[in-house]
Amino acid sequence: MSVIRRLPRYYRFLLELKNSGELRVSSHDLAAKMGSTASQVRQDLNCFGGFGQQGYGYDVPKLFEEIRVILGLEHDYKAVLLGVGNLGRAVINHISFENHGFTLMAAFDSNPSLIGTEIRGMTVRDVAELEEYCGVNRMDAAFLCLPKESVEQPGEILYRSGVRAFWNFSHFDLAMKYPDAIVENVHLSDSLMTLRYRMNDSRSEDKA
Amino acid sequence: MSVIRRLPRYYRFLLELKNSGELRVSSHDLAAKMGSTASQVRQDLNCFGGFGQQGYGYDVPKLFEEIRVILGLEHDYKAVLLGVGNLGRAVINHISFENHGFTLMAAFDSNPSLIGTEIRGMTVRDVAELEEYCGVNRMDAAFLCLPKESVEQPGEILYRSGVRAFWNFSHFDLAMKYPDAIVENVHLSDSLMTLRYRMNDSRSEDKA
DNA sequence: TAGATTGTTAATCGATTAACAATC
DNA sequence: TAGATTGTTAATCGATTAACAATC
Repeated sequence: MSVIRRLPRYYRFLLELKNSGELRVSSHDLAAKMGSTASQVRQDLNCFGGFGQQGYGYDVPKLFEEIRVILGLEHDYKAVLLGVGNLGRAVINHISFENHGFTLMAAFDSNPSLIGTEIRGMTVRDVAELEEYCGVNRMDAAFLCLPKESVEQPGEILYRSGVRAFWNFSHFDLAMKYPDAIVENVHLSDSLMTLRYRMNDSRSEDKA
Repeated sequence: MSVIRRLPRYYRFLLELKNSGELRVSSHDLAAKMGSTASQVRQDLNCFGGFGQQGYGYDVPKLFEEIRVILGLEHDYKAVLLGVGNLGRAVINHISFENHGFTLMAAFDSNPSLIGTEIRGMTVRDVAELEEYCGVNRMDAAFLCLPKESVEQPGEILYRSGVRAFWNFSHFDLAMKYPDAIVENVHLSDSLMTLRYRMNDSRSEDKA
């Protein structure tokens, strides 16, 4: 697992420490929270620079700020969300986009009973307007909360309008279709199946 | 990345191939779908046994069945879901539990306006009944679609009732609290932040 | 100074890729 | 048999851990 998968967790823990007023933290303490080793923490942080101080540890607010910069959170990207079903609504309501470097500009759906409804201060738009919207408002990223079958066409529109970053909850293989795009997949059912597989060992005990 | 993270994807692609009537597939073909290499596919499949045939490839229905068994999908585990907000509803409505080795027995929430409502044939129960329910019906797994603050108490109840497998959507650190439990975390915001980080390189072009 | 803890190098471990003999 | 493709070993690569000198 590469460093960048761990950065968001460092960021979260540092934010917690900062909010609870901690001023310093050692690689050992951070490792305990992360469930990793002090050695790895130091190795990870040194990928980006020497943020610590020998004999002291790391300055919490400083390290927090450094990671903020590494993650690029001081600059916001504009994003649209497609699919305002339960999953889309969960994303809209529970994710703090401001704290993750995005501004959610608009949400789209094709369901007439959803179009025009309000959600977190946004009016749900008709996906038929997507092309026009993305032509006028240059978007940086798209969050795809659609079923597999419904991704291809709006994906094409988004790509043609210049969007090159996708947060994809479907099993549609965007990365294959658009090799130059940045695709972050969230495959919930794969995750569930991994859980299921990991339960197999313990099962033998039940049966024995 | 370990083999077991890739197994669910092999399974999915094999199911597709099977449904489209394909009878054979080569490591090369599978690799193309997976976005990996023929070498890795053969290495992966050989972890579990020699399922292929030299000069021919892999028999699709046979390999599918083998992976089904490896994943343990012929045996169902009983699960409860906690938190019937948007995220919980998305999970209930969009995940095919039968196809992932689980039977979803009950859903719980603490919100009075949700308790008693119907969802996919289930009546949402009061989380206050959780302890009694898990005492009577031995559960194998729990799907936690709750915010961080709301996980600790029901988590304790579930653990005491014998549940040792958790699909956890919150940032509450179950793995740390229950070292003997199997915890599969889905951290949506970490995933989004990884996307954000990966967009940084391309940003420099915009600015240049 | 003495103690603590980083930065960094070297050693280890595991996963991926390459190569090719085995064999259908 | 000839062609294809696996199974499997060896080589490479990258990530993790261990160790310790540097230094606050």
